[in-house]
Amino acid sequence: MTTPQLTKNQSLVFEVLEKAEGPLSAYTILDKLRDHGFRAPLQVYRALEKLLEYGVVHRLESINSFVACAHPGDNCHSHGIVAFAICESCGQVMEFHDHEVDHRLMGWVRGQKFKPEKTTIEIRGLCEACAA
Amino acid sequence: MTTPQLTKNQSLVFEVLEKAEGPLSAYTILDKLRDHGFRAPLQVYRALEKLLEYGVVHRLESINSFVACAHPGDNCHSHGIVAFAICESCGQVMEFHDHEVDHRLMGWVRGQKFKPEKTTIEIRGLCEACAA
DNA sequence: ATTGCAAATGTTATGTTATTACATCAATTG
DNA sequence: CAATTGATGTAATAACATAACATTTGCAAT
Ligand SMILES: [Zn+2]
Ligand SMILES: [Zn+2]
Ligand SMILES: [Zn+2]
Ligand SMILES: [Zn+2]
Repeated sequence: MTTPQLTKNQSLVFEVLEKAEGPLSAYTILDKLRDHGFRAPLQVYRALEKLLEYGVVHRLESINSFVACAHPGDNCHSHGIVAFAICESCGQVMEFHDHEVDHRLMGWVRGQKFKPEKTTIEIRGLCEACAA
Repeated sequence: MTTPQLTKNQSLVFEVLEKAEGPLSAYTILDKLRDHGFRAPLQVYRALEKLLEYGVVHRLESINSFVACAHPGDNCHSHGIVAFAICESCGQVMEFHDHEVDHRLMGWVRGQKFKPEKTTIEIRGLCEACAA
């Protein structure tokens, strides 16, 4: 998917996520944008909806948070499942993908005649710095 | 982990999940147990916490719901990461394991010196019946 | 049996995440 | 201009989860 020009609200939300060191909840984003006129959750959720659609932001289901894509410019997401390693101590997120994992998972579901739409892989744990 | 004797509330919550055809939210469980004296969300969440710990129930992060383990008697924790295929139409859940997927994911995070604690793999889509 | 403790439970309130409903505004187009 | 479409603003509410505190229950040590 090619990313169209972002609207004002979309740009504001995206910039907050880009500058952040880790994933943010929608309400945290809202708080950071109050100075820019944001008043209600929906302003954030609507922007996020589009940013997710464009593939420039990911939602981390296991922690109800959002993060800017770590591979800007790539369109690798259209070819495979994205996986995340999330540090539960410092919040750092590593994003990666593995075609063999994709292949195994998609092979299994195809064998069940299941039609996959969206796959979540999230590994919570401790990053190198925090585990030390 | 060996499952100890369930308490009254734990048994009630587990029975509701076992009888259900698909995953249930905590509040749906609460509603189903009002006749048995349940009055507050915490009664459900506390029971779920233990059932998750014992491995007899799984939490589906992407849909904020809970489901009884599909492999009773097995110890899900001993055979690696559990993956789920969740039908977004009828709610049916298929639970499976794939050692190759485990191996690839754990190999990757080990290479990053990341210490994994809990991994979520959830594939949303349409089951065979609903895709037809 | 009584005391003391840990686990489970009950209850109220609150915190957090996400959506519905409806109004308004701005850009495009025929 | 009128109609359409997409974006935005605002208020209210729904859905999910936990905090804080009191009480009860089961059980072991004395
Ligand atoms: Zn990405
Ligand atoms: Zn860390
Ligand atoms: Zn299981
Ligand atoms: Zn189905």
